[in-house]
Amino acid sequence: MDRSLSSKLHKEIPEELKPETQASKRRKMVQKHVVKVRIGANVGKLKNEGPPSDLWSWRKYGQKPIKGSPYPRGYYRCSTSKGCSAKKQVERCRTDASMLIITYTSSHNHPGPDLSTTNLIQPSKEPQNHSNEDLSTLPKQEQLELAHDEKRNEPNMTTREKKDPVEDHFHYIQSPISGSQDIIANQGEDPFTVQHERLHETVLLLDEEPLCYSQFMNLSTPISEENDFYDELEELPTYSSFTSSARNNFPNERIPVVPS
DNA sequence: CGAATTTGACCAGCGC
DNA sequence: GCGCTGGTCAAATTCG
Repeated sequence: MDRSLSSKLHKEIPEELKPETQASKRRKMVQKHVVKVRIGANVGKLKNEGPPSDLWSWRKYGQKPIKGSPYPRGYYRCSTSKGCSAKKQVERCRTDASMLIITYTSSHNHPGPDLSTTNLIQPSKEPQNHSNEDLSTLPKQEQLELAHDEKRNEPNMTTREKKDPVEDHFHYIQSPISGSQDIIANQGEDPFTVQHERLHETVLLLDEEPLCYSQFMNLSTPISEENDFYDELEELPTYSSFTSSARNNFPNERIPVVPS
């Protein structure tokens, strides 16, 4: 039909997405936060348990095969709030099928679910758990795919993971740190790593239940939490720039404390 | 029945 | 200037 027309119109009338966002959204300077998630049998687990670990709800709005990667990339948009422009891309690491690369774009322009009452959040410290969120966020289908793929890609691992509840959990790796850097360096050719100066990679290594990982993405809001989070992870070089830009982007969000 | 997901097409940026 | 790739939209389909 007039898909092109409406499409065009849509793109020309960036109601929620200001022209700026739209324009830059294309392929330019978009605040990105790359998170690498190590997935395991967890996926299945999640499905079975289906805990509302995810603070935001994401709606998939697209999927595309990525050049150079055998796995397609899924495009998700925050459906918690209508006007929220928060988005995320989920794809699997081509070098490590057990690695999920989640790229967060934009940020939530809404407080989102009450983090403090979600009970998912720990009092303050314990930044470790920010993982399943992603998987849980992933539409069941995605989770299924992941789980299936996992088995397909690493049949021996499947059995292992099933036997190893410990390894069962995701592994988030904070990038800026040596270890994570290694991982990222591994894919030096990765577009993520060479995205732009505004790109922030965050790889977390978690071995626990998922939790407020979304908070982290919600840097616009729970800055303090995020701060704690990072604090625990040590001082991250990229983090500084990350926060600064984050602050820059959401100066009027509720940022109770600004780490100096 | 409604909401979410899937899939194909279109558009725009970027590299050659 | 052309072609390629990534990103988004919208209709159709599926699931709860």
